Amino acid sequence: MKTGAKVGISERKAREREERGRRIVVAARTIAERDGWASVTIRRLADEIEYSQPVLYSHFQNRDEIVGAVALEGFGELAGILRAAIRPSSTPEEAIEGVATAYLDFAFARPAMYEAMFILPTGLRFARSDTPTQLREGFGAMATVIAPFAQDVDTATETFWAALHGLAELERHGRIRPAFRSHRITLIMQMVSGQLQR
Amino acid sequence: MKTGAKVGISERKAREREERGRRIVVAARTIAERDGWASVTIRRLADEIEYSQPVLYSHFQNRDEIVGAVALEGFGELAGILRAAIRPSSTPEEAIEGVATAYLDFAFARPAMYEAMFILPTGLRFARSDTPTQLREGFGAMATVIAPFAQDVDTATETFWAALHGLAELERHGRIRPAFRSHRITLIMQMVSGQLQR
DNA sequence: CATATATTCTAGCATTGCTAGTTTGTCAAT
DNA sequence: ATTGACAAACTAGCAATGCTAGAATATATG
Repeated sequence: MKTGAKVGISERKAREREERGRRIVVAARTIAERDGWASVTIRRLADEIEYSQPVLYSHFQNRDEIVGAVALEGFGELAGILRAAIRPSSTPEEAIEGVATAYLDFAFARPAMYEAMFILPTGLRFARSDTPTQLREGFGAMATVIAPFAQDVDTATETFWAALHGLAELERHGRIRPAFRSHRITLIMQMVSGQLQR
Repeated sequence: MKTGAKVGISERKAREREERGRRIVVAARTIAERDGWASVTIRRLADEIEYSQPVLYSHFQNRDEIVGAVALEGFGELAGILRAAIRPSSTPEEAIEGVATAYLDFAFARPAMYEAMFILPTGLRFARSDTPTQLREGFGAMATVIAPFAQDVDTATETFWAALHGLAELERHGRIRPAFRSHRITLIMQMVSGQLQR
């Protein structure tokens, strides 16, 4: 019978299948970070995992879902980085600056990953009941450092996040001067903390 | 000879050619705003202007340049909208809020245009000697309302712009709550003007 | 009229995401 | 061992894309 004495076999198969899915995501990420997302084609991924193309579609509905899987990893890593940037010894102002700097460092150190997370179509669903925790944790880290300065923490965090995202995107596209990045961070920190000098 | 008595002919031809180029850009914009940029294909544009596909490549090097031409129009329009948002009777604080609101209204009313201006590859060159004026004027309008509150106007304007761009993008991607848009604008206005209540 | 020069078109290449339909492998029941 | 049913994977191909070489056509020049 199908689920008979040798249950271990189907479990092993499930593991191997899971492992193959992982290899697809790893390959997608690797290629994207080295050659850009345009080079992440189904054919190239199929070559990489040494299976034919249709196999990929038994793991993901379409290419966008593969990008989404990489993006999800990214959100998890970003959350960790932002949390780590909050030193217990730092003042509230320093905490803001630290998180802002860490956020932008992430964006510029991993442009392909950032692109998957915020630019490319991924099919990821935000602000839903089934939203993965990775998508919430980064927001939580930012909220932590914003809270001391805000009445409406959620709205203030959204605004802080938007400012960081805008800085990342405009600089990535060469619209603002890279040399003044730290000045802009300082400005945001002063504005949020209400210590703006003029 | 080539430039003989009938100079008018070649001038008429140049005009017609110019006109044909315009029609390409208009068609691209129209299709993009109705069906999205993915529907703006060379074949569809060729159909629209009733010429064969290779003709497009005598006007633009590639598809990206067509997107760029549309984006350039968009920068001109955005600049006008931002300037118009600065009412002479308004206080400096109101001016900031007005420009911010106008910016986001533009982004949400013309998503395809905004995408061409800020997301898609266009080949447009910023911060160069040959940078078209359209690309500078929008920045200028923002700088006008930021100047009363800033020491380093350029850096402060870059930061303000980044905040607006981030708000537009995160909301467009469903990452932040649309219902709180005006709250976030108020927050930015208060932060920039140093009137943050906490 | 003949010839050179632009202009425009036809036809096609290479690449993409995706899928239908077939082949191959697996495993329980005979 | 053989068979038959089911699952897994592959081959082959479709339709669409950006772009281009080379042929055909129109236009201007001698």
